Amino acid sequence: MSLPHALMVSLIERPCSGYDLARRFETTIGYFWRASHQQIYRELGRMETAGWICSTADDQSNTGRRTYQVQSAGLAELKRWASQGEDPVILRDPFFVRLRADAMVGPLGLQDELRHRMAHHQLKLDTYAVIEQHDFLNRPQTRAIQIQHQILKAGILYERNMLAWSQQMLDVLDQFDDPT
Amino acid sequence: MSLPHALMVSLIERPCSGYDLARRFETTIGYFWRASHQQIYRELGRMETAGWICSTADDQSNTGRRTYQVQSAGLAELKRWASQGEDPVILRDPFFVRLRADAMVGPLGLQDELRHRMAHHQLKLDTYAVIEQHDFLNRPQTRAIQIQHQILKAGILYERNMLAWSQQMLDVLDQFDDPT
DNA sequence: TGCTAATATGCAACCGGTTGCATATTTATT
DNA sequence: AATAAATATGCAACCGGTTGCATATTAGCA
Repeated sequence: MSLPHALMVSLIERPCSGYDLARRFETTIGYFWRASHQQIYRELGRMETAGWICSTADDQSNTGRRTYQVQSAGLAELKRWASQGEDPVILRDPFFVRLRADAMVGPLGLQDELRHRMAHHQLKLDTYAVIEQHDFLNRPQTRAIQIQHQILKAGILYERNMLAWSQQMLDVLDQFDDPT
Repeated sequence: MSLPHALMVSLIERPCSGYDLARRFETTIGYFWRASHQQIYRELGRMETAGWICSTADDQSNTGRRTYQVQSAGLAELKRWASQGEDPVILRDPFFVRLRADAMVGPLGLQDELRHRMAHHQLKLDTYAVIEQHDFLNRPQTRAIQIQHQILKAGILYERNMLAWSQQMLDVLDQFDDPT
C-alpha cells in the first residue's frame, strides 16, 4: 500500500488538489510511480476519513476544488511505513514472456517492438536529462536534493540499461531471422 | 493478462502439473515472472475451460494430479498475444517512495534497508551466475538458447545496476547522516 | 506405529490498479 | 453568442495478484 504514502510525500512538498496531484504523477513523479486521477481521488477520500489529511474548499472557484494538507497523524503513519523493511521488487515485464514465447514457437517478428521500445527508452532519457538539468544540476546540494537526484539517477540508469539491452536483443534476433 | 501466456510457454517447453509449474515459477522463470500456486491453479482451470489447454489424470498417483498440455487453440492465442505491441513497464519500486519520504521528513535510517537490498541483489546475481553457467555457457548456441540467455542477461544487468546504485545511495545518506 | 514434513490441489475474500462513464465549470475559439 | 476544449471531480465495475484457509496423500523418521 504505497500510493497513500506517495501522495502524502507530494502533499508535504506542496499542499494541492487531487487534480494537481494527478498532473504531478503524470510528469515528475511519474518516472517511479504512476496513478490515475480516479485512483487518486478515491485514495484522498480514504485518507481524509482516516484523519491522515484534511481538505479546505477553494473559495475562488465553483468547481468543488479542494486543497489537501497532511495532518500529524498522516505524518506519523508516513514515518512508520517508510521505516519498515521490504524486499526489492522484481523486474516483471510481459515483454520477457513474449520473447520466451518467440524462442519456443518460432520467429514472431518482435524486432519492430524492440525498436519501438528503444525509441521509448530514448524519449524517457531525454525527458530525464531535462529534469536533471532543471532541478538538480547547479543547485545547492542539500540532503533532500541529493536524495531526489539519486532517485532520478535510478530511472536514468534503468532506461540506459534497457536501451543497451534492447540493442543486444535486436542483434540476436537479426542474427537468426531474415531482417525483412 | 500475461500469466496464462507465460504458463503456456512453460507447458510447451515441458507439459506438467500445476504444482510443477509453481515450482518452475519459483526458481528458473521466477527472475522475470512470479505466480503463486493458487493463481496458477485458477488460471489453469480458466485456460482449460477456454480450450487453450487440456489435462490428463496421472494414474500412478491418487492425489488428483493432472498433467497439462497446450492445445492448438492455445498456441494460436499465444502467437496472437505475443505479436501485439505494448509500452515497456516502468520501474515501480516502493523503496523510491520511502526515500522520497526520507528526503522530506528527515532521516529515517534507511541505510540498513539499503544494505539488506544490496545483499539481496548480490544473492540474485549469484543465483543467476549458477543458472548461466549451467544452462547457457558451453551449450550449442541455438536461437532459442540465445534468446533465453539474453532474457537472463536482462535480469543480471538489472541486479548489477541496482547493486551499484544502492551503493551510491548509501554513500549519499552516509555523507549527511551520522552513521551510527 | 505414530508423527511430521513435503507433495499436491483448490476455494474464498480482499485489495489495489484499470477502464468506462458521468458531470460541471472555465477558458479559448469561431 | 455558440461551441469546443481544457479543467476538475467522482462513481461503479472489473480484473489480476495476494492472503488465508482447507484438505488429502505420500515419504521420512523416531
